[in-house]
Amino acid sequence: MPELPEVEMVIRGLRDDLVGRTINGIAIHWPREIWSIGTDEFIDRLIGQKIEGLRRRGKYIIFDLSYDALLIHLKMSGRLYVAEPETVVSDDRWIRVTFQLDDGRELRFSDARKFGRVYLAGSAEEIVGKLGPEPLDEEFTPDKLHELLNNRQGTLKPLLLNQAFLAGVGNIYADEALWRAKLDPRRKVNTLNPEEIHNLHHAIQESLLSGIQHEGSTISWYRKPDGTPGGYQNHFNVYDRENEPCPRCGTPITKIWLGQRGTHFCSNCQK
DNA sequence: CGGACAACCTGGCGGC
DNA sequence: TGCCGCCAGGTTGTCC
Repeated sequence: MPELPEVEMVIRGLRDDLVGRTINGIAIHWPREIWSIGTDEFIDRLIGQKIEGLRRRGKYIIFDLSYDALLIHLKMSGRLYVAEPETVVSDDRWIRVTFQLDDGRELRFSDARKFGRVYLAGSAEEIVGKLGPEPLDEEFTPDKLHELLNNRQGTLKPLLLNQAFLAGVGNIYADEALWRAKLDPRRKVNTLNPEEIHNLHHAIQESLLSGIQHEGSTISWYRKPDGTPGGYQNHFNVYDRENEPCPRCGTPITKIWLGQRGTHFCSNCQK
């Protein structure tokens, strides 16, 4: 579910409620979502720490705490929201971890498919250290993308999904970026010329920024912390639009399997 | 290094 | 209405 734009919307929606709060208690309802340390140590270390900051790295949510870093990966179906303890919402059906806050409210982590991961580490780098660059950072320039591609072989779209190559792009935004760049997802990366790389760089940034502008894509699971859906699914050019007309040329969108992921593109204008 | 595939899970939807 | 199979915004480990 959540890619960079969706995770970005989650942290924006939670920041005011969480920064400055202290974690007073934790309830773990599905222990297998706690990674990196055991559940007993997780609870012991976490209680009493203050949330100093909230940020995103790739698709990870990072809570900077008094002494440690708490990280959450939403994977396919994770949701985070703050609620009064007595309040019941439909997502509560899939709560895996509850964090009690010092203002009496609680942060709930709901995750129907149980793929989500919660980490506690001395430093966030222990968990996110191997991620590739942030595609919306100033340091991610067309030249930087060129340099990254120089040392690579392989197929274009699977490489965009590789988080060690570039952090935050997932299946939706990879398909959308390749459509904007007019590039065939099956292209071998060592056949891209400088102009195509430049277009790709621009297309990745535009797709992600457009996703954020429309508050993320809601197909099934993703919701903002306030419970409302995003709107970018109404602006897809190719993703989830098999057989519908390409917005650029009218050719029906093709769906294929590439790297075990459904892949949508226009066979006429993506070369 | 890259590609293929299974595993981790549950829910929703289309088809019969 | 049921039941069945398929599909899903992600990662990771294993094998070739």
